[in-house]
Amino acid sequence: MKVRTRVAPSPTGDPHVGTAYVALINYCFAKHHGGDFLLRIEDTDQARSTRESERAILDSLHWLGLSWDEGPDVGGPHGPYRQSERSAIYKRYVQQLLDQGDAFKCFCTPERLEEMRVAQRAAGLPPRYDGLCLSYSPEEIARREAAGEAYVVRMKVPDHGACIVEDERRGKIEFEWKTVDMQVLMKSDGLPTYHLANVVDDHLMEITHVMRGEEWISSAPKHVLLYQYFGWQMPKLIHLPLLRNPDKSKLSKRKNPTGILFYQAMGYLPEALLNFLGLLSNSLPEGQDEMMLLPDMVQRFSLEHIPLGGPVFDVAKLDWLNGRYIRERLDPDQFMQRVAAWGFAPDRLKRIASLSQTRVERLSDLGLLLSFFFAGRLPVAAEQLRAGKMSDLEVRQALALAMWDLDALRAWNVAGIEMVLKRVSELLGKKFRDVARPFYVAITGSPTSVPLFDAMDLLGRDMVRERLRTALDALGAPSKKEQDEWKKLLAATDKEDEAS
RNA sequence: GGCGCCAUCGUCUAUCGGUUAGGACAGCCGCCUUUCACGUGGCAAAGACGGGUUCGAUUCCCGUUGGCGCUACCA
Repeated sequence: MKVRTRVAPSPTGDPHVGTAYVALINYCFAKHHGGDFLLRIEDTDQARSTRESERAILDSLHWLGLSWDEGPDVGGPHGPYRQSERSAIYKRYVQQLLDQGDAFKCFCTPERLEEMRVAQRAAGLPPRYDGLCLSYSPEEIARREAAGEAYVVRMKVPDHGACIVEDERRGKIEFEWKTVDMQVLMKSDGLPTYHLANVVDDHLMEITHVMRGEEWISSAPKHVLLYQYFGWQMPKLIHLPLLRNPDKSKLSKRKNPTGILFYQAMGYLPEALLNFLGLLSNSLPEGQDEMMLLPDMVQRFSLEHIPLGGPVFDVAKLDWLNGRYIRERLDPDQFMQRVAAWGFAPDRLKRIASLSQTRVERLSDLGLLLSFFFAGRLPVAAEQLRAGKMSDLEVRQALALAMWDLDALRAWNVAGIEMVLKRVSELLGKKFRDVARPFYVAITGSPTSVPLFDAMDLLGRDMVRERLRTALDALGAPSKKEQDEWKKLLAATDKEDEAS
């Protein structure tokens, strides 16, 4: 049987290096065995999924040099490859489960479920649906449905016995059924949850090996059970370790840059980044050169060499590798072209130039004025950040508030950025002009520069987050207590927004 | 709290019962060099702990500890 793997990102934010890591492993495994690698978009979360995010994810993976045999952009015989376009399919299978008696409608309110879980936790029990709606008669269910009560569909899960999950890398993993929750398969909006969609799609798309992050191990029993209910052959499961921050916690943008776009903006070469991820995804035999292109990685790939412990994303090693690519794999012409493509693409240059035109008297003023567009993290002078009309506390608050709000921003553009910063100044009860100053310093390195919102837009969300973080750290990162207090400020106005 | 995964230098890792526990990044010290960088030579650095199994455990088993994940009508 032909090996078929997939990567199934959820388009709910900026492209993440973890997605690239999982994609690379799936790609290498499939290609090593002469198989197919597909890309599927898991956009069943209507509230958070966006087309912009999807576009950015595909672009980023392509930028890294990854390609797929089937996917939303290239099509294929098992489409559509976007789950939001497969609703009819899931409905059919949910109905099958309902008809077979393997799933049931649940009318419980979120409040009741919440109470139930609180009680279970207090009693030291595993959180698990208590089966109230399972006791309803068909008439009762029909009555509620007719009355227009919202419901979800849950899968039935046995009360006794255990489930053995077979992981190709870790061996057998045992779960007692009583610790497995009766997962929601279909939400009240009629869309499936990950659990159902993923099983149905993997089967229909003839996926042979599911290689996904280890955060899925605990829900694997549900998937095993669904395959049983449907009578389908289970694909092989391989759970991949999660990339870590230097402090060993799961890699998160709160602590570290996680965006592929950040590494792009920092001037890492795609082949170096991919090579680096390859080093973390498959340990190579002793003495082998660690510099390798995608075809080498495919050729050398083996399941047994996928690490189990979560590797720290060690930027220092990435730096070394990237340096090697720059000086060993590029001749002067190629280097020049890379530099041009990185920071001097015509439309980027055009925008940058237009921002500066009224602010220079000689062209030679440009270098210092615009250098921050061609830099990574800026060395921030704490005195500069403090020099305005705001107190230290206010500056720190402003930076922290902006970071949080900027992360929550749907689309990264001038209007959104302006909205966030204006809101921060209102929250603090300060003139925008005074609030703006530390941002100029943090983002452009100087209190006077080209228009801030455009600069931030051009720099990108990841780079902005890093510079704000650098600035905030220079003044003292907020304590846990301060964070909680400051977040209340945001929450309070969020409620007002909803009310109005 | 419950359930699960993981555990070799600071970091990424090799070792598939017997090794002076190897390599790479970072660090430190030299060499090269008009500075720096590159390159190059070297140094330092690890089997979490406690029990077993075995002639012999880093390696196999159990426990402890620690890290991590999941615990949603998110994925």
